[in-house]
Amino acid sequence: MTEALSRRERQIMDVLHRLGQATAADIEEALPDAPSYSAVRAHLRTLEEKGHVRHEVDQLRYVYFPTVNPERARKSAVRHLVETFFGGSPADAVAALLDGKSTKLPKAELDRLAAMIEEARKR
Amino acid sequence: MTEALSRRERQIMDVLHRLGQATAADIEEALPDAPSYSAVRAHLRTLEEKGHVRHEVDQLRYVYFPTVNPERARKSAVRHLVETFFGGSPADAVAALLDGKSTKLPKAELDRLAAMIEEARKR
DNA sequence: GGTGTGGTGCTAGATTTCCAGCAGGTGCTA
DNA sequence: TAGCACCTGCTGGAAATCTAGCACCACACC
Repeated sequence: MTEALSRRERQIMDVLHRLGQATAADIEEALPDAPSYSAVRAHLRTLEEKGHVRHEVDQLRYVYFPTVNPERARKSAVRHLVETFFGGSPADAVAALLDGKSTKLPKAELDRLAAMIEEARKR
Repeated sequence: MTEALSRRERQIMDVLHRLGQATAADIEEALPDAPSYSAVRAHLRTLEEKGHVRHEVDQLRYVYFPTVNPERARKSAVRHLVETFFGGSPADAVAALLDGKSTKLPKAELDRLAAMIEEARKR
């Protein structure tokens, strides 16, 4: 499970995680500084070779998916973030999340979070 | 402010963010699949050229720092994570953070988080 | 049939990344 | 002074990334 993704490959995987699934065209469109369409396809092919991606055929087109399940991918990404930016402290990360001034969480979400904290206390 | 970092450059920046500051030797040691010392130095030089890194001289050695302040870097990283793995929902991200079975948060931390949530309600 | 649209596979080659090693400088110690 | 340890600057070139474009196929429409 190598972290050996190139810049472009990393970007493509991000798009894929964000969208859940995507065609080569979708990805090209979503990419920050769009390269050529065939460049994207080439990358997808190598990503598939490396095992990071799989495809299904949907009316003559390929639709691509990340191979790792989303849950797992999220966990891993979160762990990496906490480790490199918050000194391994999940609480600090949560703090940053809540702090963002732009993030006006609706009341319902706050309730949900409070409940989760209560839940965490019990363990 | 390009996201155009190569794989190695990204890795080096991660180490730098994690440690706050580091010498070339520190970085070499911390790198997943360590290349040579001079390779690391070469990368640091290009990173400095690109403006992602600066150095100070400390008793004949260079000590490197990220140029963006930590606060800002954290914010940006968190935003990216939430965007690509949690559909833009900070609450979901917090949920994942609290959920990690390995993360046994001490009571004090939980209190702190609860307080932050209360704080968020008031806005 | 002919033509246009929109897919896939593939490949050669430019470009970038990545690296090891050399030259040279500084400080320390014998 | 000589030798050692450790640092920086720089370079050539291997290795990998990244790309455009060609050939080909399937379908829809005129």
